[in-house]
Order: sequence, then structure tokens, then C-alpha cells
Amino acid sequence: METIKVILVDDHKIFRDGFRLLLQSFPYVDVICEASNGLELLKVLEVNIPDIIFMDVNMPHVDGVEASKRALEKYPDLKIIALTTFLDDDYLEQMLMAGVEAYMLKNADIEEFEKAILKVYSGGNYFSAEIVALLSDKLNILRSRKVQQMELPVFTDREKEILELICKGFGNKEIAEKIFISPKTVEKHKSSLFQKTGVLNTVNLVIFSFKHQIVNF
Amino acid sequence: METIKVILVDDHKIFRDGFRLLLQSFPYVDVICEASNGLELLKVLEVNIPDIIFMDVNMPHVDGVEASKRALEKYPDLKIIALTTFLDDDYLEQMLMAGVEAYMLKNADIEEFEKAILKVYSGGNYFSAEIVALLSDKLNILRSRKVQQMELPVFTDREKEILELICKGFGNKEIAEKIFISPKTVEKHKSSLFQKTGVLNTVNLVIFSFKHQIVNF
DNA sequence: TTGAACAATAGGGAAATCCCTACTTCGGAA
DNA sequence: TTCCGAAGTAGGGATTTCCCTATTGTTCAA
Repeated sequence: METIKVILVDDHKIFRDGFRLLLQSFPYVDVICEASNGLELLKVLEVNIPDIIFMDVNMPHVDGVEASKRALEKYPDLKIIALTTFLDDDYLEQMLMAGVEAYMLKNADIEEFEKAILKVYSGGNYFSAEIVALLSDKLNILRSRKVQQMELPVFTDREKEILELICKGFGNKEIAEKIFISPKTVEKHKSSLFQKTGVLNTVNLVIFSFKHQIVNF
Repeated sequence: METIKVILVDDHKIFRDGFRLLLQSFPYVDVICEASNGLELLKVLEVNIPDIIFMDVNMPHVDGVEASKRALEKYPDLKIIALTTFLDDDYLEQMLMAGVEAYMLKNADIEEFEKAILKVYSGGNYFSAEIVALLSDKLNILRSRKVQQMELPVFTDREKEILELICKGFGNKEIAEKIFISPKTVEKHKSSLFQKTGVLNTVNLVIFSFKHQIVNF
């Protein structure tokens, strides 16, 4: 088995030392470098490209979120495993959006780390059980947001048709040409949409539609 | 502890028998009924309302998705735990949309089932690790869509400030008042935004911002 | 130190959008 | 049947937005 090249990013040297010791028990893992914050990581990456980065979430100067974003922007093939001491709802979402492959607690046991490394190295994802619990709650929030939107105004077919075109970015004239009516009529349908949704202009109508996921982009 | 009333829905009697046996090892769980498909479930629900339904996803006649939707429509307080033999990407999404509280593999172990029942009964969610892996892949797909987009233009601070206000639905005059400049200046910043993003009007600028997640709603 | 590039400011006129009113059609209720 | 309301159609005039041009201040490198 070829070695998996790893970089550790954490602002506490003691943690890095301990963690490297832990990783050394995997013969196929090679810690090629360390960094104590995001900025340092970016410098290090100019010289050494690892397979996997273990990234602390809370760091001074450039935190895990920003560091992950920037690193992935420059090197999209990087795999990042986010490490955190406590469960932080906010960071979790941001790190996922930044594009990390895995998210785990620092006090995970050695088997968990092994699982995570192998899973991520082979192109998968890994989330520790605590994270899973948090994620599933989040998913529920998403769903319930979708459910509670049921009390939406009722649109006529013509209104729906026009709303879709509006949200694709077409102006009154363009919409009129597409569906063979006068621009003036388009405007009337729009003002009906304004009334039903309680907004005052096209921009706000578009915002409303995206917010309520009436149109999917 | 009061008993948790449970209904099993699965088209295989053998599975139902086995599963009931498993559930009987929890003294606080009471399997009050069974159904072999969605239609039967709906009939059963007219007489018996459980706390939790274990719902097979793949069933003849009325499948888990449809059954869950209809059941929740009539009895919104029901909690549903979806059960599946294999991981099916498609069903997963549909079941989540239908509004199930939990999603697990049938071959989960007894501890997992216990966790799921308790979590769901207390108003939470439960997803087994395999499901979360699938979900995280989904999240990943979202992300990669984000990464592959064109490189975003660089906005000045003023432009970012104005873009945010635009995406909150404010017009030129309102923005001007908020940040103490002339409406004309706001317009100029907007036209810079148009140029940088390649759009032709405010509506399309808002659409662009949502699509590229420059603003978060 | 002197341009050059760029950010921020703003005006005038053209174009698109918004508001109010009005006509036609069609299906269901009195 | 007749009448009413809802949906679809559209025009006139006010408002807002958009495009082109221009000035000022700041930074940075020749």
C-alpha cells in the first residue's frame, strides 16, 4: 500500500505532537508537514501537496473555514478532515459548505481516525456519530422549513408560468414575446403576483420565490 | 415509563414477525398493529393511532413514500421511521421530503433501533451512519456545483454592501438613504455590479447572487 | 512627482417597470 | 337564464431603473 501523505493544521503544538504520534501508529500514513494556522498552511501547500489535511476548525488569524475554502480553491483535489473540540453548530455548516470530506471530534478514538482516513482517502466521507446526530437535526430543519411553506398563496397557471420566466431573468417584453401576449398584460399578471405575495416590485418577487423555493434554480 | 405504541408496515410477514420479536425486547414498546402495505395502513389508522410507524420503503400497491405522505397528511403528529433493505438514493430523498423522522437499514442492530425509537419518540431524528454517508455525498454534490462555477468577480466593499441591500429587496432610493449617498451613486455601483457579473438588470443580479450563493438567505 | 488605474461620487436622458383603470370571457350560483 | 366573480387581456401616465458621461480623491509604480 502506498503511503497517504498528511498535513496537520492546528494552533496548539502539543495537540499536533500528540496527534502525529497517534498517526504514526498507521504505517501507511506519512505526516509530511504541519501548520499552526490557515496562512501557514497556504504557504506550506506551495511546496508540499498532501493527500489529506487534518484541519482544526478554531484557529487564530485564518480559521478552518477560511483556510479550507482558500486551500480547496487553489487545490481542488485536496481532501480535508475537519477536527473540532466541541460541537459547534455554526462551524459545522460552514465547514461542510467549504467542502470538507469529513468532520470529527478531536477526542475520537484511534479506530475512528483510521476509518476516517481510509474512507476519505478512497474518495468517501466520514462523520463521527455526534456529528451525525447534529446533521440529522439540521436536515430536519430543512425539511420542516419546506413543510411550513405550505401556506403559500394560490397562483393561477398564467401567473405560475410568468413567475418562472421572471425568475429566469426575463423582462416584461421578453416574457410577452415568449407567451404571445402584450407586455402590458405581463405587467398586470406581475402586479397580481405582487399583491398575492405582498411584495412591491420584481426584485422582491424573485427574492420571495427563491426564499420559498417556489422556483428551483 | 408509558408505552410507545408502534405499527409495523412491511409486505413480508416474516420480516414483520421477526421485527416484532425484536421490538418485544423493549418493555416500553407496544406493537399495536401491523399492515402489509400503504392502503392497509391507512385503514388501520382509522382505528388505531400509534406513536411511531416503522415503514418499509419498497412495497406493492402503495409504497412507503406515498403511504407516508398520505398518513402524515391526515395525522400530522405521526412519527415515521423509514426502513429499507438497500440504500436507495432516490427513495431517501423522497422519504425525507415526505416527512419521515428517521431512516435506517433493516439490518441495523438492536441498539440502533432502540436509539432510533427513543430519539424519534422524544421529537428528534435518527439516521443510520450509512444514510448519513449518502446524505453527505449529496451535500458534496451541492458543493462541487459551487466550486465548478466561474471564478467570481472581485467586488469592492461598497459594491458588496450595496449588493447585500439589493438582495434584501431595497430599491435605489432606499439604499441611498441607508448609506447616505445619492441614488445616482447607488445606480453607478449597480452598473459596475452588472458589468462584473455580466447581467443586464437588478433582477438578474439578484438571481446571480442567489445562484452563486454570494448572499445567504 | 507625475501619470495611470481605480474607487466613489453624481447628473441627464432613455428605457423599463409599476399603478390605476377598463374590457372580455367563462364557469358556477341564485 | 342571468348575474357575479375570477382570470386573462391591455392602455395611459407616474415612477424607477438603466446607460452614458464626468469629477474628485487615493494608491502605486514608473
